[in-house]
Amino acid sequence: MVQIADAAKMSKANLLYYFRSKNDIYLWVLEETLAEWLQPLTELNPSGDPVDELWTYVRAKLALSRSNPKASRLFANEILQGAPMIGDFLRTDLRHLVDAKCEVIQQWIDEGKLATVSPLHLIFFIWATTQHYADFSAQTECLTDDTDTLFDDAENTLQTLIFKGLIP
Amino acid sequence: MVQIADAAKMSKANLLYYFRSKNDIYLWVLEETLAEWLQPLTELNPSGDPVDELWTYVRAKLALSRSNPKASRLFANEILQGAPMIGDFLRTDLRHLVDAKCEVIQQWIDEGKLATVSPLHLIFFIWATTQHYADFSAQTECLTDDTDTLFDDAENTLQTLIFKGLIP
DNA sequence: GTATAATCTGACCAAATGGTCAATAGTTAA
DNA sequence: TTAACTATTGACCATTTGGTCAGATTATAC
Repeated sequence: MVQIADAAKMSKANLLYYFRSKNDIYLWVLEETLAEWLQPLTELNPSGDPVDELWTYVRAKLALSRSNPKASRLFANEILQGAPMIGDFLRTDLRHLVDAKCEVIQQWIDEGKLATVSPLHLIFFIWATTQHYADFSAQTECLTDDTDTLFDDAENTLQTLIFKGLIP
Repeated sequence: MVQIADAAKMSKANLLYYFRSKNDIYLWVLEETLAEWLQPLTELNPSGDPVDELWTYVRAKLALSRSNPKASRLFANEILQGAPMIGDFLRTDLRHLVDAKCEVIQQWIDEGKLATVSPLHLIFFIWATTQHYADFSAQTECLTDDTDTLFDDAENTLQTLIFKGLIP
């Protein structure tokens, strides 16, 4: 709390005047982050081209991981601890959003525009791979020399894997 | 410390007789976990069939995430916090292992047995997707109804994505 | 049996931490 | 000017927590 107050250039007591508790601050930041984080998924357009739409989504998520890794890690930490604060949100709001987008993807599959996969796991797949570069940056930075091409290489590899697959 | 001591059916003071500090316990568990966690990667066989080898690896990692999610989360948490304890290990031992396995994969690519991708990012890709089901289980469980087919569905979707890609 | 070493514990301590509160300073409206 | 409300702070508090220590208990060696 002292560190937060210092960063906000006020006393700890004054910080507690604006926020009832430390947990309130955490919740406020978490919720502030969450909206931004899920924005790209809401923009998945059912009437667009499936491959374009999904690729745009992947790129948007990857860009977010690059520009705002701390937000990604905050969210990752909350989930890692068992989502004690946003369990309800996951079960209701996020669930509805994901269900809706799964239906969109399933329709694309039914129309023969995508290979037969589980839409839900496809989403998990995209989340996992894109957020990996933010959440595990401490690891990825230990295993690469040129960090400036890291995200470009990731993007290229992701494109090949998701759409074409490894078999040549 | 009291909770750990209780779980070990001894007093807190006695626990500190065997471990000098709380951090020592953490380090011991972390190192104990790490070896098991990296075992599958060491088994990637250069003279085997590339697709078989990679698929075996993916399945092994997925099985670990299923059987030992807590170990995965312990490791994930360490990395998420910036790898304060195992930074050196990542930069030396893990780096050597990953470099070696990247060379193996690169050779497979050069021989035309795999599509052209960045070997390093392919590994990141596999790590991210397989560990996702352990690290973010609080989230995945909120978004699925039948948790018993979860890992089978994940495996099938992973197989399609990694090897065949989304374009039908 | 006894001395020595290993194991175990309750009591205690210092530091850190989230939070309260009375009092002060600053702002706004009549 | 003054009354009332908002903003700010230092001092203080209760609790938690990792860790120490002297002494008790148990096992081992001779």
